[in-house]
Amino acid sequence: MSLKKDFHDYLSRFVNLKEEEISAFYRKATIRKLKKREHFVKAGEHCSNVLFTNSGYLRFYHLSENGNEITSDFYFAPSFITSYTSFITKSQSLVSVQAMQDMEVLEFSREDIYKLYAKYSTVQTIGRMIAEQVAINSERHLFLLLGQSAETRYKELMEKYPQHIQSIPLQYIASYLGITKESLSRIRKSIH
Amino acid sequence: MSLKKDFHDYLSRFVNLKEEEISAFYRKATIRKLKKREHFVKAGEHCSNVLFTNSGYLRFYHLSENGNEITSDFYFAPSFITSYTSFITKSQSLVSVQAMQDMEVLEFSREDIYKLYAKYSTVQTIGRMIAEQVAINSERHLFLLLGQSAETRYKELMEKYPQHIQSIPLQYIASYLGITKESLSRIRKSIH
DNA sequence: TGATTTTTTTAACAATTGTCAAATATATTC
DNA sequence: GAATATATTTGACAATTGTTAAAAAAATCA
Repeated sequence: MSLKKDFHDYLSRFVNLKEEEISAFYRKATIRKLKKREHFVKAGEHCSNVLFTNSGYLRFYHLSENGNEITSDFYFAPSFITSYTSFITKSQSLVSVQAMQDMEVLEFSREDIYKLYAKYSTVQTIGRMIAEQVAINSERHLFLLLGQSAETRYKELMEKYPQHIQSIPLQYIASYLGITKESLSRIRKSIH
Repeated sequence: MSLKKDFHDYLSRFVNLKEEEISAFYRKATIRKLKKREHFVKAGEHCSNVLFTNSGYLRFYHLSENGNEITSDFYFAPSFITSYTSFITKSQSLVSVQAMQDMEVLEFSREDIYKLYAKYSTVQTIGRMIAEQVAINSERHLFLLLGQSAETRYKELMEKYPQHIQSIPLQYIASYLGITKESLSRIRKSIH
């Protein structure tokens, strides 16, 4: 339940940190609350912060050609979250990042993160490992989309993340799978 | 033209390395030749190495539900290349990685890479930055796929990477865009 | 160069998925 | 709990994309 403890435990998944390193990291945090549907980043803005959350999940989305919201990703707690490309390349964010539930988060600035990288090589190891996870996650999503029918994509998602899928409204899952909510609704019907 | 010099130049894009660090890195390399169509990794194998190439490009692909080859990515020189998820998680590779042209490459083992990370923080910085690039690249591909028509996807790809697209056979671009080569052929016709 | 292989195009038809509009169902808020 | 907002389902129809098979074009190799 404690953000600080969960933050500590999460970091420990990656490397063994000395007490000093964890404290130095935690000291850079600003504690902040996000309400359900509140945005952490909006498309077009410049995202220069990283969040850590220990509860709930966030949704990444952008607008399609036709003006529909396309959900491109979900991040479930515990996790670090940022609009990755914007944060790294200091460019405008293509995606909006929205809290799907009320949550309390830690927020870190890019400046502080890079200072920590320079000072503590273990923190940079965490940074590298998180980048690797983001890459792996995107690769998985690409794989899901390329080369299989919508029905197969849905079934595969259900098999791999049954508990997560339950908590996400169908409309968001649909666009994550590259189809409309109407199509997904029909697929679900035809399966049962 | 020299692999060693190109390797050096490429690393220098990321951080300033001391002569000692570059040499230590380069000393771990095995020089190897890949013939056109030769595989660096085949799906199902365990990929425990990283390549560096200074010429040509490689293709990542897997088989679809229907047994078609689906190209999920291209890597153009100069670049580091590996079956990322397999390399990081020590799992079977889902993708095959194939040289599209004759090329000479440097090959590094995972063991050596991690030793370098531990010994030289600048090398780990390179590792982090490459992971970040892979993540950004996948995000860009996901964006291309989600929320726009096949025609728009093709046009966007053409606008952004005209020179690359020229050199890639259409059939591979098609599956990268999530469509068949026949569909892409029709789209090209309708545009001109 | 000529022969062979690979790649791209074309056409007819089938299957999948999207669009629009309305009806239900489910959640949320006061 | 009633009222409001949000989410899901349904149906009719349209548009897009896939499939198959064959022809044409381009690239590769001996």
